[in-house]
Amino acid sequence: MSELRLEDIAKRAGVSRSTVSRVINNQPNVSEKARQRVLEVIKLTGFSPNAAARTLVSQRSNTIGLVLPHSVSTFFTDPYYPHLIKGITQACNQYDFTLALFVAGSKEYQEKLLPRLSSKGFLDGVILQSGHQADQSIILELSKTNLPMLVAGRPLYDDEVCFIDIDNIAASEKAVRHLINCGRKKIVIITGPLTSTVGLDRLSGYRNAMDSSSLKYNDNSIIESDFTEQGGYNAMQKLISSKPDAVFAASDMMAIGAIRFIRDAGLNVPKDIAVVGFDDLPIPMVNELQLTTIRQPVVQFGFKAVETLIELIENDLPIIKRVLMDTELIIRKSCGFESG
Amino acid sequence: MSELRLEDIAKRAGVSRSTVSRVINNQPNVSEKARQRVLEVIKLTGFSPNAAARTLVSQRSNTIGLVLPHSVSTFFTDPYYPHLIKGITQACNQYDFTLALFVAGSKEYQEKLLPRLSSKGFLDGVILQSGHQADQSIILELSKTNLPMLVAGRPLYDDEVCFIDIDNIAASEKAVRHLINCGRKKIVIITGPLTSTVGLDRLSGYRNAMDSSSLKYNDNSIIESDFTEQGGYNAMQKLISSKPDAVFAASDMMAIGAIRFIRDAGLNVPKDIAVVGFDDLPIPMVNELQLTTIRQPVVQFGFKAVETLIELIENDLPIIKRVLMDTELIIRKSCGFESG
DNA sequence: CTGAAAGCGCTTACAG
DNA sequence: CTGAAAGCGCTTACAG
Repeated sequence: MSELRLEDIAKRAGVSRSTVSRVINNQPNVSEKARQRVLEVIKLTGFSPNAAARTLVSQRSNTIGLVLPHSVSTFFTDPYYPHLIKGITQACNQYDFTLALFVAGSKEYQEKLLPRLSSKGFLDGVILQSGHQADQSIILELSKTNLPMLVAGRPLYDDEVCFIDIDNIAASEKAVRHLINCGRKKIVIITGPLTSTVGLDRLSGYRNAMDSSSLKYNDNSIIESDFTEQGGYNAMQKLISSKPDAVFAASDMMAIGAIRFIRDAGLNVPKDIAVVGFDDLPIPMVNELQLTTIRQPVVQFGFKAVETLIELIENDLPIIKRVLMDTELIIRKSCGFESG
Repeated sequence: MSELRLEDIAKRAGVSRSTVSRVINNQPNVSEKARQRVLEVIKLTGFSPNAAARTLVSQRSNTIGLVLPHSVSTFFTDPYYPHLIKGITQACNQYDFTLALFVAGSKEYQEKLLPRLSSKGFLDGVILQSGHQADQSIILELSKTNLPMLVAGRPLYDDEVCFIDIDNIAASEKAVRHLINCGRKKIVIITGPLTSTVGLDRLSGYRNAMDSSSLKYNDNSIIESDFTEQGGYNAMQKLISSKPDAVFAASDMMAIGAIRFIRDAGLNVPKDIAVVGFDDLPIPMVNELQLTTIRQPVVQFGFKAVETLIELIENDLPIIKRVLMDTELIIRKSCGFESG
């Protein structure tokens, strides 16, 4: 049934292979009569052209890869990734691309992936989720293959690579400024891992906001953690001795943990300590706690990533693209300040 | 750099294209000397063969598709899917396949997907996540293309299709039997949507267990819900009037909701009402609540799905495959009965 | 507007 | 064990 080739369609429509090909590819220079006849036969037979043959001759597969390197250990628990994939697949649908997904569960698997990723005639380009220093080597290896590549999440060394990220620095500044506007003075921060740019950039934003308001902070105001709830709890435990009146947690999960500790310590949010988180993914607890937070446009981020990658693919000469996306401060009640 | 072809390698190694091809494909009938020379040149040049050309001639792409039809609306919130994907990608890595992911966010997108899915020379086979009656049409359409297809989740009409599922009936029986063994007599159930086989099969298991112990139940013992926390809460509210001493919720999220209502009603779990859930995915609340539940082997399920699909692909004549996987009862404290 | 022919980069009988 | 040649199913100059 589907073992038809272009040639068979041509015969049945009484035209040449070339004409059928032109019709399929929506090219001009086909008479309306011929076009109709071909279209009819195609509908009748359910013909669809062989993808491999098209790829071979056109040098385009219309397939892009999403690579989650082994540094992404939270793929299975973090709702971030499904939302990212949602945006990516939406864009793929819209632009008629297919998504190939590569999840490197371990360093060994990651090694095995490389040849597949870089073999010609398979992917038109690749989105590499990154931001962690451990990804430096795979970024380098992929760069060498000349495969168009967009890194999602600013890489640690971003000299020659194209990347897309949210503006983490501006976002964190916004979060901390909000605490300052609420009248808080002793503001501390729970950061993500400082081996990643997400961790580093959100800390930079905190510093910027504090500095520009001439507020004091020191080493005891900054605790590095790991984006988990328990990590937030533990970090808050360390921070409490400096008697803060506000805490900025670089993720909602850590904010939730921090709040849990604050309550365990017999203190009140927001009265004693105001809290701002980061992410605003649909974690049930976030809503319950009425957490003020920074909303990441995750779905739009995925969508934009695909659009940017397509630009890279369609530009013949390599170009350097950097995209930073804006975030939004979502004011709830954890700073004692409701949205008006 | 990577614009090399087989022919270039052949020239540099002083052999023919055929020999290089044999070396790359690990075929016999190559002298050790020739093999070494070719391998050396390949390593030196970083050559990797063009995937499209290989696919065209071998009629195998080593790519499989995972299709999440639009009936899967919980992709972005349910941790089930990342775990499923974990298992699938692990198997893909092991068997040297690539995963193409198709998420049909809407019915319209799903329509657009079909030609891509069924176009020759692209996918060797497809795993279709299903179990919902709305998927009947896409199952049918894909069946017609002769593309090897495995449905993950028993489809409503399973006559001619290959599928893999967990043994939902046996699992639910096991869950309800446990409640019976704990001495409970008035056992009620919160089911999933009865438009899906997951919903139906887990209800069947409940009935089997109740019947074989000659326990009574009626229409008021069975409330259909939607797998969400709030749905579980609402369902429990309706069930409470029949004064149950135990409830089997067909998902952990619903069990969590049910427990919330039970507590709001001033009752105690497990003293007044014992609770068993279903899934045992790493939802933080499950642990906190010490919920007794059925553990689905989600990762292994994904892995096995790929292995089964590969069998289908490699069998020349179509075969009907049905795989049912076992589950495990995880005894915690929500039935007042700790594991020994 | 149309078709014959070359070619994309491989694999695989086939003959030696 | 080895290589020349055909062919996988398309697209795309090219000539008309």
